[in-house]
Amino acid sequence: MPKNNSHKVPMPTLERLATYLTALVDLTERGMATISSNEIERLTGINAAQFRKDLSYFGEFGRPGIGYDVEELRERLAKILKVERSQPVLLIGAGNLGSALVGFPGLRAQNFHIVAVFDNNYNKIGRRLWDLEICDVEDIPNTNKDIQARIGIIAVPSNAGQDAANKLVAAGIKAILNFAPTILKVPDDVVVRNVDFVQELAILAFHLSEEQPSV
Amino acid sequence: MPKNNSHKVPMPTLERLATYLTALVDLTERGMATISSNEIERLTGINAAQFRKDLSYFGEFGRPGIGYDVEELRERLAKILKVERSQPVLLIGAGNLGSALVGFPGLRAQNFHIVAVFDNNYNKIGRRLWDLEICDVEDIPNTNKDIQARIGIIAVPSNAGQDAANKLVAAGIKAILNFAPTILKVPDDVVVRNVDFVQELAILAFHLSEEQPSV
DNA sequence: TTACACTTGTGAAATAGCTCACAATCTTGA
DNA sequence: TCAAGATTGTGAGCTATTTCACAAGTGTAA
Repeated sequence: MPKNNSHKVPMPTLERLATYLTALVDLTERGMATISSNEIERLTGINAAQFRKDLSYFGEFGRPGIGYDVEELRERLAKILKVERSQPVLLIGAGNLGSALVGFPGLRAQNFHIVAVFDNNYNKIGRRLWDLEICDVEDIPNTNKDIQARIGIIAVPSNAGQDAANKLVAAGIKAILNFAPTILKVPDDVVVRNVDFVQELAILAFHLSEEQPSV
Repeated sequence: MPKNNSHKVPMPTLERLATYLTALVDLTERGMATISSNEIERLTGINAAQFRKDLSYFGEFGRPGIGYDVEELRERLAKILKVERSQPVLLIGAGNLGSALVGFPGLRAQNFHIVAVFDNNYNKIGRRLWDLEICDVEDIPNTNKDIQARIGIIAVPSNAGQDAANKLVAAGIKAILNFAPTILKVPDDVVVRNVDFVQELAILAFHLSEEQPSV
């Protein structure tokens, strides 16, 4: 009975957990009270046994013959993923992408709050991005002494990515969401996830049949 | 000797291929002529044997004792991922994220060209997003008769995601990059990749130690 | 010419992840 | 109270992916 051992949970399981949570939030809004693993499969495309196995890493959640209480499962998953409480997030890069992220309604809805924005461009520092003042990247460690954020987002051009990562790490950030198309070198106790639009498109392009290009 | 069999290539291999390509573009710019699988490991964090095995799905690329010709490998990977020629891309959603995507320099650099933007908001239709005119989503099939794009990007709120997907499919799109936090139902011959910022942050949050929240 | 250091490509072994299938549990209704 | 039907949690088997380890190819320097 492996209850919580954070480090033995397979990454694919973790990624699906986030998917289940998304689905459950949706179900809550639609007022559904209970759900079976089979319905989860229909909804998410993820195999019902897989769903049950994924949950089993963290304990027992359902009742045989009945299914899962939507509200309870949502809460427990939120707790496992640590999104049940507000998480402060630091953002580096006040460009188009950074702007889109600050304005993204989904983040707030799921308890992630971008509380500070930084840039290294002196034309931007001091200006506002939505309701936040853009600060100098050099101020990151200082600012984070108060905020104590542990999550950072890098939304800068690739050549500035590593530098941004270094500054975040120096400020005590332990988890980085990286949009810069660069492989970041960080200490072992810092987790990085990369999101690369171009790579995603390339993978999609691979699946296209040969034939005509265009443009 | 499985040369090209597109359908037997494991997805993880494909994802790494895109990573290698990113690294090689970088190496080309830095003027490096050849590289060994060990150096690839140092650069990307991906195991050297893994790199060689990944390539082996597509043929032979290196020379024993020497390594790989950076320029040649880059070209061949680009060809495999079908990014060696310009790809037209349709975008649905002219919000903040859509705007960031159109303005994203990396796309153009890797031969992906957003050639048309659509929205269902009548306040936006007819306006401009960068150098593109925002069109009515209803015009997608018609517009794509000329363009013949096969890749589409969905950057709309979650409740509009499935609708956008349906329209893209109706217009002949075969590959979709989906930023809406919804599970899309599409025909078997259409490939979807989901990018969900909130899920990524949730996965990061999971890895944080317990302790204080904030905000 | 030979020995040495390096590096690829790839079967085979090891690891990781997924799915099946079923005992155990629970509800409902007669 | 009992039988039928639904559904969970999980060991066991299966499939997929990663890593190992080595024969074979290549360049360098004596």
